Amino acid sequence: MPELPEAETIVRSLRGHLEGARITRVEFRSARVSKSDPARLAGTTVAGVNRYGKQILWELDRGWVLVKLGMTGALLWNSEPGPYTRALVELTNGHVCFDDIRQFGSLSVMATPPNTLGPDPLEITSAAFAQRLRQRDTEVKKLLLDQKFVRGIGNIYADEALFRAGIHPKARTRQISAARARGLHLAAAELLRTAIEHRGSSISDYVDAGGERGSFQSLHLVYGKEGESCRTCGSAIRRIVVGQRGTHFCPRCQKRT
DNA sequence: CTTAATGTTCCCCA
DNA sequence: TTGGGGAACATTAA
Repeated sequence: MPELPEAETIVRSLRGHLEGARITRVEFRSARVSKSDPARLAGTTVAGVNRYGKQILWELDRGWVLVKLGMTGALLWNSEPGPYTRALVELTNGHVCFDDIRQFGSLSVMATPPNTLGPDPLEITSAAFAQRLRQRDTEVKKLLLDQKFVRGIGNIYADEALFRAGIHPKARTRQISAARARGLHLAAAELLRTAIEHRGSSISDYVDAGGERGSFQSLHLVYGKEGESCRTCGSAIRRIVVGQRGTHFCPRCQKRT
């Protein structure tokens, strides 16, 4: 559920509640949600809540908590714990439920913040993005999904960015001109910024920390639109599989070279 | 019953 | 080291 715009929306809706609050008790209700000891968190104060790609990082006065939302993870402020609540964090002023149906998400306590992922697409320049892209040789969609290449783009926004840039998802990165690679970055950055303004995409169950859905799904042009007419040329949107992920594109508007 | 789902990781092969 | 391909993880919905 969470890509960059959704993670950013969760951060913005959670930060005001957490910053300055002290954690009083943490409970892990599923063995697979965390390998850390919940007792280590009691007594720490939250200094900051930030996004790292599509992940969410809590800065504590002593250490860090990295929340990976997986496919169905949600951080909910003061919601009623339910059957899918995998972790419960109680603070002086309220509590956070980490709900996650499929349990691909996790919560880890770290001594230092992570730094293993690639640059944030909203921070890197188009020229640097194009240079990085052109020194690789693979299908462009696979590269966009590689968090070590850029952090934060997932299946929805990869398809939408490639459509907006007019690039075929299976285009070889080596064969994309520098100008088109820069255009891909510009399209992706504008897409992500607009999606943030719309508080993300809620296609199945994504909600922010207040339980609110996003609205950007109404502006999707190809994702989940197989068989529908392309808004630009009228051709039928096609669905193929790239890197084991469902991939949606317009066969006429999106070029391989 | 089968397939697919906003993700990541591990394994094997070239 | 890079890239390709596949399986696995857990759960729900169509």
